[in-house]
Amino acid sequence: MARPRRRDDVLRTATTRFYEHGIAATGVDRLAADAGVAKMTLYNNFASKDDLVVAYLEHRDREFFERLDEHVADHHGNARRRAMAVVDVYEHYVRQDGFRGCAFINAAAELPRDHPGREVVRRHKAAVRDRWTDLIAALGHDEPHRLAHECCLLLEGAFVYAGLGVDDEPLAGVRELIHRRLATTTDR
Amino acid sequence: MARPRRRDDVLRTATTRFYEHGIAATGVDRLAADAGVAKMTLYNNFASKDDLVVAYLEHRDREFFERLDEHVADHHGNARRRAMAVVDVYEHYVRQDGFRGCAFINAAAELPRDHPGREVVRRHKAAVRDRWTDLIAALGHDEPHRLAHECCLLLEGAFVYAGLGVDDEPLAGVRELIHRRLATTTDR
DNA sequence: AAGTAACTAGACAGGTCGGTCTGTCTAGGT
DNA sequence: ACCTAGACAGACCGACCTGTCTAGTTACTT
Repeated sequence: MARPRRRDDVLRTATTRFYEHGIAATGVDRLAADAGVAKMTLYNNFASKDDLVVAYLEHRDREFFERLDEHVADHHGNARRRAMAVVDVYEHYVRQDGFRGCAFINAAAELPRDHPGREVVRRHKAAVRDRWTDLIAALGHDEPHRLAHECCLLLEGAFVYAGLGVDDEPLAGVRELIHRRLATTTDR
Repeated sequence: MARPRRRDDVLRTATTRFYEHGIAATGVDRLAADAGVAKMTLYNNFASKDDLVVAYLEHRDREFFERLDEHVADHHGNARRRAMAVVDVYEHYVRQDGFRGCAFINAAAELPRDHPGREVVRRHKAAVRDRWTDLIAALGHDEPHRLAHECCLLLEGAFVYAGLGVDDEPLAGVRELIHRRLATTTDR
């Protein structure tokens, strides 16, 4: 039996529209229409718009880490190159047409403080940092947590600047910066 | 003659409400009511809500740099300490009750790509980096642009993480990181 | 071929949105 | 004492919002 096709249609459409136009600016009527689905089908698959927002963020989170896993697998044997895979993935998103900054940060900016989606965002960013830590630990650094934190900040900062369009070649500088940082075994 | 008082009331109220609840989530009716002002007074002072949004962002930009100037002035004579004033100001915002991340990034996340407010945000972040560059150049570094860029990324990344509430003591790490970075005269 | 579960379009309710308009009131300047 | 600019409250507009409901249709399973 096929996966629930309509649900995927809705989720896929939400993924692009929520990102491109923002969550609040995307009404469920238009969303359903764009997905080629009746509004009731949307509400049969998701309890509410808020519920759909959470599903959207979880979907993006899954997609991100799948992509990261692929990039990491592409370079097995080369630990430093594997660590740089995180930068690769961020760069992939920056290069997308209609790039508008980090989907998670943008969502968090729109959601009220008690919205369950914010927790998804929080967990995602924490997971990214954990992944950095693992990859850096594999490099044999003495303080992987600390270095991972630093890489996170650099990359996240560059992602934000890229989203605002402050720079022309946004991630080039940070790639070099992180690459050099990973080479230094002493971290002071 | 007094400054246009009502206009300031509106702008001040917008500054808190737009930040705390988001721009889209703040209706003009409620905004006017909170400011203790008739809706028509709001529209007599601002052409549209979009216009008010731009004024809001410019107001925050002004406020930010005024605060920065004060902090810089507090440490005249000590160039490194002056540079760290940027971190001081960011920390001031992080410590505020109801801190919800960078007002400019949050606004940009909500605004459509062609909204004039986005340009204000872009200019603000570019101005912050320029200020970093000046402060670092005063330290006698050989490549102030490059180091300023790095400090920007670190601080901006930390600001984002702080806004999401990933860490408990969000800016402590980055302060030490930047402080140490500014000590190194060679920047490789 | 029959049954059933999922889908469809569209109306509907109750609210909020940005923005306009009217008519009244009040404070200051002359 | 009069005039005027600006602020007032509140009705009003059309558009859009989330979410519900109904009634008819499609498509798969047995």
